[in-house]
Amino acid sequence: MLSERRLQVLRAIVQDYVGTEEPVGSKALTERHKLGVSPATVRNDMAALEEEGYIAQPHTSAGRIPTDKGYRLFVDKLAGVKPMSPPERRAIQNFLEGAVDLDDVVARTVRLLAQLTRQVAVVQYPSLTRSTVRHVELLSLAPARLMLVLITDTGRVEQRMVDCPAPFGETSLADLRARLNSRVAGRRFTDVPSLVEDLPEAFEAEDRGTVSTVLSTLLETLVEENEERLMIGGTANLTRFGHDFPLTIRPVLEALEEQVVLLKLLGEAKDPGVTVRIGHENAHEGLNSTSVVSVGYGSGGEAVAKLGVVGPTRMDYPGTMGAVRAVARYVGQILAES
Amino acid sequence: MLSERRLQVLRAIVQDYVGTEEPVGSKALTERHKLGVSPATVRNDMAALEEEGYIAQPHTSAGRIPTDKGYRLFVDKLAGVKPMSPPERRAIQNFLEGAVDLDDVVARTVRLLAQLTRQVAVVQYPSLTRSTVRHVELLSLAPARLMLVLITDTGRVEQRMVDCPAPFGETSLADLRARLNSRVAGRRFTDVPSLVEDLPEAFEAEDRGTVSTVLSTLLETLVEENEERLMIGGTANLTRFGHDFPLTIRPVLEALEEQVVLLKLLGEAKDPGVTVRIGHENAHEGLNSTSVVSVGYGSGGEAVAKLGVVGPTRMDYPGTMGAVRAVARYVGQILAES
DNA sequence: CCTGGCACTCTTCGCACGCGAGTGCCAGAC
DNA sequence: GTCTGGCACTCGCGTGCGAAGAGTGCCAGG
Repeated sequence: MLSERRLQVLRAIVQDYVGTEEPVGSKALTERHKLGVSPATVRNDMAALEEEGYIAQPHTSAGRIPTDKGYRLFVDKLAGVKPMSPPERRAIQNFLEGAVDLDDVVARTVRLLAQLTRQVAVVQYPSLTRSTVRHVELLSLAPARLMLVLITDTGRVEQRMVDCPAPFGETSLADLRARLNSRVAGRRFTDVPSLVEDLPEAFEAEDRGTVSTVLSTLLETLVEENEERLMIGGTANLTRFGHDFPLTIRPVLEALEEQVVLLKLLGEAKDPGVTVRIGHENAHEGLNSTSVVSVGYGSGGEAVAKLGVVGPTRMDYPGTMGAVRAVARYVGQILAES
Repeated sequence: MLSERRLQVLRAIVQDYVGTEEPVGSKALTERHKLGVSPATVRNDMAALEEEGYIAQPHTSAGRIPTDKGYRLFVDKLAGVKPMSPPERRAIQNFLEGAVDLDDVVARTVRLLAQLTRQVAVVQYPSLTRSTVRHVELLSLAPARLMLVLITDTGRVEQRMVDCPAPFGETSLADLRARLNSRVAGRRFTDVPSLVEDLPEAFEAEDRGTVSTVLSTLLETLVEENEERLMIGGTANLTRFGHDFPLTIRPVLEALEEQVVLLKLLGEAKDPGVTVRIGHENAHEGLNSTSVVSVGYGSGGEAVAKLGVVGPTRMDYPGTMGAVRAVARYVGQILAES
């Protein structure tokens, strides 16, 4: 077990390294932090910390830098979440309130996060599966061709073409539309399947095929989680990554383009609060030198999607976590209002 | 006026520089290209070309590199568009044909362009203004609240909330829906305003306010060009930019995030064929060291949107132009089919 | 008008050197 | 026991110099 002072030393190392981006030595540490002990003592502590794997030296005879394990300890035990200042909160709220539709909310959120954290921001569109149905619309485009439009409580709209096995009259269409909406409007997506399964029985034999087709298309749309979209911003902040630039940045850019990877990344974070994944804790190889700070957000009490930032492991964790948490909170509010 | 041989020399310089990424000298030129003259002669020609501003030397005694003006001459006079090979064409077609909806078409196009050109790809979503209306749908969400859904021939869907000045009955709603569609379905966006202006007159006085509101929302949606979206991909290719990395790449990343800038950039290219904007020809400062190759594409004969790539001025123009042109052509086909 | 030769300019690279930051360890003080 | 000050050692990094190489400009001759 590490003594209290050694933890202080680790904290000081993390803070200094994050600030200066340079390996930090024992002397500099005692000068910048009031540890009340001499450099020699700190050296001993550092040796112990290195032994335990919390810090490392990039080259022999250089200062120490924190390892992933060191950052982990820092995040878990040594640092809290730094709350946003009231003016910042107000700025966030004002900026988000100007949004006119869902796309705009997401776009603004991305910009905001990128600006606040000076890192790459990732915002997932509110997920379909956990939200509720506001309305289902059916349009007849051709005698045997329908368009199914699904509108969610978060303002998202999904549309699908439906090719009917047989022509479908306007009357039947209106009937189906009415029955469908009376059953599913306001219900959660997960409840929909059981609510509509007996619907074909209410129709004439000739229309049942079409009704079934429409229903299965609707259910497909509901479960189609891979359709989840996300928006990315602040990639220019990648240039602040470090000196050994091209090698570091390339895999990150590649990973960011793989939306699947990002979605998985966000999805893995199960914690209800702010989740931090540091360096090699990220499954994707290209992100091994980055940390991901993410959190769920939602219009009600429940989270319907995630947002977060991707940055170098050498980042200001308390500040970043505070910003991510605050933005998530306000986005949730905005979504609930609209 | 430049003699024929001097143009050949310029062409050789551009080709070599694009290939090697290094300033090219007179000796290397005569070795790699069969110019039939000695290095000394080439040196004289180079001096003349430099005098005219087509090439420059980065340092006093180093080889020459083309200037923006040099590339311009190369593109205009010295190089054609390199057509894609049949296998490449087939690959493009196959890849695009797998798309399931508009989003997917655009996403695939971006990936494809980025891969083919190894540069950053930008694809604009088919513009609303030039396409036609497939269907307009009105949904009643609350007594005095409607949702307007507009479906275009390119498969795009736009929705807007409408707050009515007075409650609007189901019967009136159905009436409005029917009248609206019979007038505008299949018509071009630009024709819609004149087609609906007298519509309120057909309704009872109490409903006219709502009808007008719906119509103006519809018209707003139609003209809202700034809502034009685009998709970007292949940013990882920015790492191939050059050695003087961080300085070059940062403004480019920033410019790419400003969708407005990109839209303006694409919009400026009026040429019906492939347009090339080289270095400082780009209005945006951050893109002064890049070239933009763009072209319009569309489902019918007419272009409804643009696509293109952004890369270093030192790029393979004939190949890039060929790829951009081919992709645009096939995307147009796919859109026409669906 | 083209060519070969020649002198000149600069950049780049390798190498040796010294400086400074940082470390590890040890003996002594509290 | 724990902390401290001192000391010798290791390296990375910046600097300066010299040689090499590439490329140029110019000139005289074919």
